[in-house]
Amino acid sequence: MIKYILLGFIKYGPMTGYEIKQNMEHSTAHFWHAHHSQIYTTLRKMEQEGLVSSQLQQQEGSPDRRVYSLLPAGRQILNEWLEHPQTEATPIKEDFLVRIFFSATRDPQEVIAEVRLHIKLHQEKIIIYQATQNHLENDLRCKKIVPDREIDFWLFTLDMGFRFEKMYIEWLTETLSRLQQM
Amino acid sequence: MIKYILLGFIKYGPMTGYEIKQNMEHSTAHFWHAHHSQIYTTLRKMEQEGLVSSQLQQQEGSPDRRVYSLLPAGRQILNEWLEHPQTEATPIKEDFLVRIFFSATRDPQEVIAEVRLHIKLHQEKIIIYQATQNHLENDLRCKKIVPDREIDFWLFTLDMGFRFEKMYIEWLTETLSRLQQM
DNA sequence: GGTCGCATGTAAGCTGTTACATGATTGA
DNA sequence: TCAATCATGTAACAGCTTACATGCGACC
Repeated sequence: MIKYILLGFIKYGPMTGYEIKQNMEHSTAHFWHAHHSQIYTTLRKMEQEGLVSSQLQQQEGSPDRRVYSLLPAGRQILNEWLEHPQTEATPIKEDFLVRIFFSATRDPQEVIAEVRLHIKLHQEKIIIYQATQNHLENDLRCKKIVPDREIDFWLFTLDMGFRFEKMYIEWLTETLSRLQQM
Repeated sequence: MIKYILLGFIKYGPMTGYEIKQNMEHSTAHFWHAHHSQIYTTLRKMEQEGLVSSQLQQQEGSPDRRVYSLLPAGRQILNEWLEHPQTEATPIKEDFLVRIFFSATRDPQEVIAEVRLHIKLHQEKIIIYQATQNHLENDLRCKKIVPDREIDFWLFTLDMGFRFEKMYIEWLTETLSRLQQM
């Protein structure tokens, strides 16, 4: 999956691993994240596979930049991936639910405190997503850096981010009141 | 994480890897899944670490069963893990959103078809969760196999499963209509 | 003087997936 | 006869995290 994300970004134009990481933090963070170590190693592997090419750019004062460009083979496997629809729902892995699942024998007050903490954590996510939305709608769209249609699709995914956090907070709030009644 | 899930199940009573896998499919599947290969290898590793012990049970006709029991060290690290609250929201990795994010240049009809397919996939999830709910409320709770309080907590996580799928379908439906208007 | 941003990388280890492998019994 | 269920395992790989490592310039 990380491979297609990297190809997807480089398709917008030649890019360094560092820039991809920055872009991900301001666009895909609500549904996908990666450490810089994984991005750099995967880009190198993709270069060996002939999907992308790179060239070093020297800079005064700053460290050198390795700029990656999309090669035909890379464009092709990205397009092939997009053309074949995903036929199964993505399985969920939600650590917090594992904890709740096994929390029947815990101190009820500690469980309640943890649920309260997570309400706060998910409220903070919404604040972050609002900043992302502003950035997409005001900075990127107005400056015409990225085509409008791209931003529309990015906003679709952000919409899901908001809905997810809203749903999560509702569930936490309901669970909190049930725990208090027990 | 898989380690704590295995310990959590074995805490209910001695269990084989096969049984843990079955239990997971009827209880944690909506927020965590694991392949049998990972379960078996992790159980073996945990035995070497002194967290669980196992004994082979011979059976006529059927293959031998390796039954795992919780050791004090295993109970302790499970309790320690539960006592330390999770202080960050679980990051999401949602393949389908990656596809939507990079779908601006795809054939709109193919994107629409894929969104429709996912509405169906998530509706099917709800049907499965309803069967799980019946199993918990009617079979398990009435037969008094598992303490009522445990089932309450399991139902909390299942409630999240329903809410997630409902939210997902609402988002897909909204996205579908926006795509059709474009 | 300290931290932040720029910019890249390696290495070790853990987690997770896919495929291969066996073999008896039960029921359609 | 065919598939499913019971029951366990190994091996190869792919994916991901954490820590280590460098070094300049700008700003407070």
